[in-house]
Amino acid sequence: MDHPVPGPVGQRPGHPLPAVLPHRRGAPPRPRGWSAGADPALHARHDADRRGRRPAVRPLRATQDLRDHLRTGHGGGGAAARGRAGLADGHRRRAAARRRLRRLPLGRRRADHPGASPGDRPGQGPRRDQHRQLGTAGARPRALRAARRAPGRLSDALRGHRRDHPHRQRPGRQDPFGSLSRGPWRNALDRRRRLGDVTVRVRFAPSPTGMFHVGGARSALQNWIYAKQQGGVFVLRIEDTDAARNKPEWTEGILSALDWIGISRGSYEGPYFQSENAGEHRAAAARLYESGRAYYCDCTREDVQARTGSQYQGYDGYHRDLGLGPGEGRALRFRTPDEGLTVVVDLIRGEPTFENKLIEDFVIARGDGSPVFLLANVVDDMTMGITHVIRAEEHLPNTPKQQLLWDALGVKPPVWAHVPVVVNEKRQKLSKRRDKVALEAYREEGYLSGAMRNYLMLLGWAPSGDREIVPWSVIEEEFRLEEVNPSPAFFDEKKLRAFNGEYIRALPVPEFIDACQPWLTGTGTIAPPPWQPEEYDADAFAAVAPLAQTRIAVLSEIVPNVDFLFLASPLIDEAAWTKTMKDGSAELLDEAVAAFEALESWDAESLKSTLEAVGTARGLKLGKTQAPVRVAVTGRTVGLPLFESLEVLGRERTLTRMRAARLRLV
RNA sequence: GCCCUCAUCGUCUAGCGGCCCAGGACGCCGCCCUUUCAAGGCGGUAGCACGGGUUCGAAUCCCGUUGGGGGCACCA
Repeated sequence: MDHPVPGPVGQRPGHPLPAVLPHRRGAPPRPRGWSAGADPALHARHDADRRGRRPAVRPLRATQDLRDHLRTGHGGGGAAARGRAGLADGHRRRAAARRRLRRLPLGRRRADHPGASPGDRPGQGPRRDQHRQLGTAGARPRALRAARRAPGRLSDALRGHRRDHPHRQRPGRQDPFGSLSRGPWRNALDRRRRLGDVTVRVRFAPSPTGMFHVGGARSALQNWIYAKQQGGVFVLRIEDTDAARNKPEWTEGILSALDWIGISRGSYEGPYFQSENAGEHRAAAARLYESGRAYYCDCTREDVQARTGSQYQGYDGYHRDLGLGPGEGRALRFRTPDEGLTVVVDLIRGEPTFENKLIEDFVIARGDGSPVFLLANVVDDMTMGITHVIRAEEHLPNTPKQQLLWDALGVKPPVWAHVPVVVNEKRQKLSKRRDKVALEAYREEGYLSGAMRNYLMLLGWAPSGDREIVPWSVIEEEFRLEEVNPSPAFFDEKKLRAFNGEYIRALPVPEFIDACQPWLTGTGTIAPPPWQPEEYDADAFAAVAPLAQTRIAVLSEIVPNVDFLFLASPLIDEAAWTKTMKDGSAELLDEAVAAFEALESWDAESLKSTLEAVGTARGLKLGKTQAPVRVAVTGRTVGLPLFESLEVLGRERTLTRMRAARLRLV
């Protein structure tokens, strides 16, 4: 039977991909649990569904549905609906993959697109016969564009491309991990290799900056799922080489943030620390120098700018052949190729291509000998046997440089996947200076981790069927890295809130009560509530919890909903007071107090009918009648259902508050 | 300025070249339910950036334009 997971995954790291991406050509890996084409009846039903434009899975509405859904992975539609959804999904996804494949350059697109027809104005793409004349049939458009910019260099560029294509080069050494694997991780890797257990290895490599970015959480989740799907390993590496950003508690913050979103300690390899591998970084730099791939340069930034005349012009290679030796204040620069193209094989973006001659001779070690990020990052990935680098798009421009380093160090580069950045409402990359990006901030506000991770994964991707709120197991099963939308996604807190509300409502009441505890008791880093700890009454809260559950979207909102129960006297909202306490309110309160005093049974139903009668006598509907009572007792115009609240509050406290309000109205 | 990259409702997305005068979700608006507010139910608003080309047929394929994003350190 043909295995549904084709392509490079599961192959030797270091040789993760042939020159093309076969896994893009065929069907993407299918979710477990069903096989395509197994049941013709399903196909037929599926087709009928599509014609009828009925959603394969009906949208979730009722909370019970959602509960079922979160628990079992499918809503009220039942197993058949799920089967259909899965199948429809398979069709769509394969189609999407095919289309994306067609979008890919390098002669793997449809061979017959003419691109232009006779009589078109100049400047349009060459036709096939023109391609032939140029000797570039099937050539990559990027190369063509480059050729247009530099006429006469097209064939050179293409030759260079072939020769320099990273996946055409033979590895310099047998050891797929390179000779640099001597760090603290050597033994584990050795064992893996001996056992033939060489799997996908991904890594998440945050630098400890004091707060954990929601975009980072997304990348971590994507890495994590990818590793899990491929039977691979997720490695955590703390990039702590910048002394200014290095405090032990910040590392702890990363670990607990990961834990919170479901990447629990012990379920991954690490954490490793970049600083532990400093020796390897230096060794790699030395090797690069000794092999002639890098050279020393003693010019300052000012020197570079003075020579090129622009802050954006890269270093011009002035010291390339000056033969400077190592020395204090001399930076080590990598000698980049003068010609050819560097092609980055990227699971999400195809094959971004860079002209080598435009890549400056970048610094790989500082004047004091310490290696810079570009090198350290590459050496760490090499040492740790990373096969797939899944990271944010902002690193894409670094990638050709890093790939050149992999090549120069004699190791096959990993497969890359550059996930789009997360942006704010102005479509700028989320920044900790102007945007709310700390995962911890959301956690403290009362976002549930389930809602957060569900939402995060929906940025740039969607599960099958017309549904968005799905159990994590469905995301783990259906998520496909290759399907992530390559354009930036807006982090919409409103939508996150809506998700969170759904998750809160789906909680069984006891769990909801538990989840609220930090805000009710002020534990941990959560701000303490306005009442004293001894004033809190767990039974009273439990009685109103179900009523509060449908009224809050984030857990911190529980506090203003129930504070009247625990405070000695309610916090009166003055705007609410003036709006509600109009003519007649005093009399109404008098009558209500009298009626409540006479009540035999202090329960919601009696309270309601009693007050209703008071209002009716004055020609008022219940909505109007209850308002002054509500403000008197809770201090607000809106809140939990009144009579249930009064029942839980108790006769004494209710009447005291009503009398106090009455006095104020005199 | 240079390099790379992206493009379906305001937002996140669905989308086999014909099932699409484009589906879902969030938001917004209206109605119903209702002791306030929610929740829930029903309905509505709103989009294929533009120009060419290929095709009997284009949201979908090709080229271009425009617009957006990212990056251009002896930071990570």
